[in-house]
Amino acid sequence: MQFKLGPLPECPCAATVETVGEWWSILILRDAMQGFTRFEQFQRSLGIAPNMLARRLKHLTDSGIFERRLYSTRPARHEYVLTEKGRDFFPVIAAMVGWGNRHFAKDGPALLLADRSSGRALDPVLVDSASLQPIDADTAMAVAGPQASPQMRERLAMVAALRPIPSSNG
Amino acid sequence: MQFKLGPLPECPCAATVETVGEWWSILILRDAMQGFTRFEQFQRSLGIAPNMLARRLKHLTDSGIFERRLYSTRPARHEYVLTEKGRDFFPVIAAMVGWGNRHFAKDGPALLLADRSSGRALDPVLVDSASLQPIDADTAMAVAGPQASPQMRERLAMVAALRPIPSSNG
DNA sequence: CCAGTAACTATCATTTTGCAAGCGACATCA
DNA sequence: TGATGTCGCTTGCAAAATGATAGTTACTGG
Repeated sequence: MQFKLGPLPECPCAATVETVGEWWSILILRDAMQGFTRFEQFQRSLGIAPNMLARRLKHLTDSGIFERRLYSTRPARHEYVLTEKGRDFFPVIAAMVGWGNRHFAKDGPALLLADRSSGRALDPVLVDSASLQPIDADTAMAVAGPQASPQMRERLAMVAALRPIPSSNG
Repeated sequence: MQFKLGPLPECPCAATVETVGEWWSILILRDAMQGFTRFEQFQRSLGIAPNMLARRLKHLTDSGIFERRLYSTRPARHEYVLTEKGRDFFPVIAAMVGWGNRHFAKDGPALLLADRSSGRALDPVLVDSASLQPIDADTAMAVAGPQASPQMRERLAMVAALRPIPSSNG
């Protein structure tokens, strides 16, 4: 599956995967969220080969997740600063941290999230912004949005038939 | 970066990426969350080559995300059912759907999440379970957990120096 | 017997990854 | 005036992963 930067898929999840769905991209973003901005910082932190890092940073920059900013003119040097779009990816990283801690950290986590000003540990959960009720696989479903294509609507009708709504006689 | 199913990295985010961080795995999980269970369903839905699908399903099954369950003995047939660990991955998918909709669906989303019983649209946000305050890149930080290794602690101390806490004279 | 379905496996070309080395532009030191 | 170091890459190439196509096994139903 190549990364074409062409028309993105209709499904928002597939569009996200197409943009950041490579092994290293997530880890680069994880480090960027912590304040890393420079080529050499990412390289040392991740142990990634420089050509791979250059490719990933270019892809993420072309995707509008990083802004390539000149920080020194005399030796021309650039740093990679997260855009608003890039910073907004944080919930995905945090959800991954939460899942990783719940399922892999049997003896307690090695890393967790905390509030930057109070230092209090944070327990990330995904909720609906209006009701503040947790969103999970059993209570949520995918439905067609206003811009859904006929194929998307057909597909969603098909998957709705797979899992009838509970407490209804279907 | 190969997927070894050996000792997972200490960082929960890296452990998550190592487990599900391949292009197709996320999309397979997306479909599984919607009720897909069979090889042929995934294959038709994704347009994935059968050998690739077999490899991914094997990896996800070995990782404890799917359970391979016999649903017919006479022609021996198996289906892939999400485990508790697999279903718990839903917030990551939902966070990706939210990010994709916010940044790629300019004319309105093609797909969104809704409550299965009420049908009301859901707006996924990541919050702290105790305070119910949103978690974002500016207000959250990574800190060492009880099981952090000395290297992890050193690294986190280093990144903390990169981004001094706001409203403090550093 | 023939067609069809489900879940694969085998083969092999293409694509991606990643190691090692080198490069260009400058800064710093002797 | 070199000599060395830093930073941000690029190039070349081998190894690994991906993915298209075809084939297999084991049945069911007519």
